Amino acid sequence: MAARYDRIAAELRAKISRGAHPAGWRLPAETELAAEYGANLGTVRRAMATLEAEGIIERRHGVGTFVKEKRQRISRSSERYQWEKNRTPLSDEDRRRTGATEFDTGLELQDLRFSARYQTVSADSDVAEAMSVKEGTPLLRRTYETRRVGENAPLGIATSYLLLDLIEGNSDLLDEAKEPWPGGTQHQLSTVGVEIDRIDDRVTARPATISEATALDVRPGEPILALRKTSIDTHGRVVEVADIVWPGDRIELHYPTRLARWAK
Amino acid sequence: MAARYDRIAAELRAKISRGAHPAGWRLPAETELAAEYGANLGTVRRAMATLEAEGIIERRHGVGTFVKEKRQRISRSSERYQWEKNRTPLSDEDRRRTGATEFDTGLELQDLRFSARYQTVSADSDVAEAMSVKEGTPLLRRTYETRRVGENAPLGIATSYLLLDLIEGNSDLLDEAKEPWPGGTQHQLSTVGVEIDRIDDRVTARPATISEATALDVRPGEPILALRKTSIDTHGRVVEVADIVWPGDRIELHYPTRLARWAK
DNA sequence: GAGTGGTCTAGACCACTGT
DNA sequence: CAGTGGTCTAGACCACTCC
Repeated sequence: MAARYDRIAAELRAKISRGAHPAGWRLPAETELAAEYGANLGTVRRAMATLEAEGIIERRHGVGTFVKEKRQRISRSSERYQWEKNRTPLSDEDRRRTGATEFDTGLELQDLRFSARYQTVSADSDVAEAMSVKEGTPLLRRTYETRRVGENAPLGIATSYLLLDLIEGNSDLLDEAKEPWPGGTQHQLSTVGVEIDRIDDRVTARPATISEATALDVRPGEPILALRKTSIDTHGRVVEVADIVWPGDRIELHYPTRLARWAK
Repeated sequence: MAARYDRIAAELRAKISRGAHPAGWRLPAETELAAEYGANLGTVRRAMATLEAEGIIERRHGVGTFVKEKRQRISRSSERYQWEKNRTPLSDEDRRRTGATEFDTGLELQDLRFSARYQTVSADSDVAEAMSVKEGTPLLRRTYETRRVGENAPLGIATSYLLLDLIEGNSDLLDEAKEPWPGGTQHQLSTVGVEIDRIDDRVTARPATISEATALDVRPGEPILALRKTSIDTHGRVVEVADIVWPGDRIELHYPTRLARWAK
């Protein structure tokens, strides 16, 4: 026997998915729904909480409850890596014209704002293992936030780690005021003679932690798409590890794979 | 001012992440926690619901509440695509020995059980668009569930669509009793002369729908990792579209990218 | 100020699990 | 059967938004 709040949720879910209520439509007040279903307010509120967790409705304090508009997903393609590499030999001016995020479909450079923060830290066990260095090794930690113009919450947050002793040959690389750096990390590393050979992406989904929920302006527990990006140079060294997180409903990661042809 | 349930949740979260309580440790009963914090039972329960959504604790009806053990993630690499292609010319016996999921790290063939269900359907608008065919085009829909031996809930569920008029040259391809097919879909398609040239993966994260929650044995709203896989043959035709879903905490998708070397 | 969703309490009873 | 989490009610009051 399904719980009462499940039946209320199911009924509303069915109405919405059947298209009876378009996106943006305002639902009756919770007290009205309670009267309508002959249920207690708390029971109705629990049903609403379920639908909200499913991403079907949006509750706005003091305003009302609405059928949620589908947010447009940004697409991010792994082809950006080769594209970025191809641009490292270009002039500063050429590199300045477009960024990697603009390369991915959907957005233009002027629609986006970046912010960067640099800190020197020592490697914790997780990053140390990913970079094959000893725990405590000095690193440069760089935190990037990407925002759409007019939006308060960032689209995504990237945390990148570089080996400090690899990059100290170029003091510009330690200066966050030089961001956004035309040509991105691959160009930054090329200034100290590093050529990236391979980039390893590992993608997971998990509930937002409290701090992610705060930073990305989503509810705790809401699905997060997390990418651990590991860059390996032509000498087989791990030269960058980056963790990137997005609210699950804002991103699509695109990975094309070309296969070798059959021998004739 | 943080809500009371937020403070209770924060306190417990801190204790757990500080390592004061190991994985598997049983928390005090909710009534005890209520007394301890001087709060109402409902308030404590709300705090627990938050921690449960974050994946930190697990509540078992009639038993108690426990610090959640981290589930081991299965890794699935895009290298499986080329690996599978390389095996299409091999003998039936050779192909039978290992499957693509065994290729990915972590599991052995004997630890896994597959089940398949075939149905002929007509293309809905979403799949029709993905395959560049008209809505209503006849398709073979194949649903696969992968289970670890001894586990009830599937690891993941795959729904694959093939163009019926492409495969009807080989009636074995319409027979679900032939599953698991040694060599997988790429070999199946090779029997009707199709060579895959390119596979496009699109990865998203989203809350589990009600039906996914039931099928995968997770809570509604829990993070799901979803993959839309599109296979394109050497003539540029979309020959397979597959949707694969996993509980977010069970899978890691691995995508290596090799970059072209700089010209000397 | 009216109306909305958000928090919290107090208490009853149900449903599941292990002994 | 004891002890746990799950459901539901009734009602008070708060916090936010908009007019």
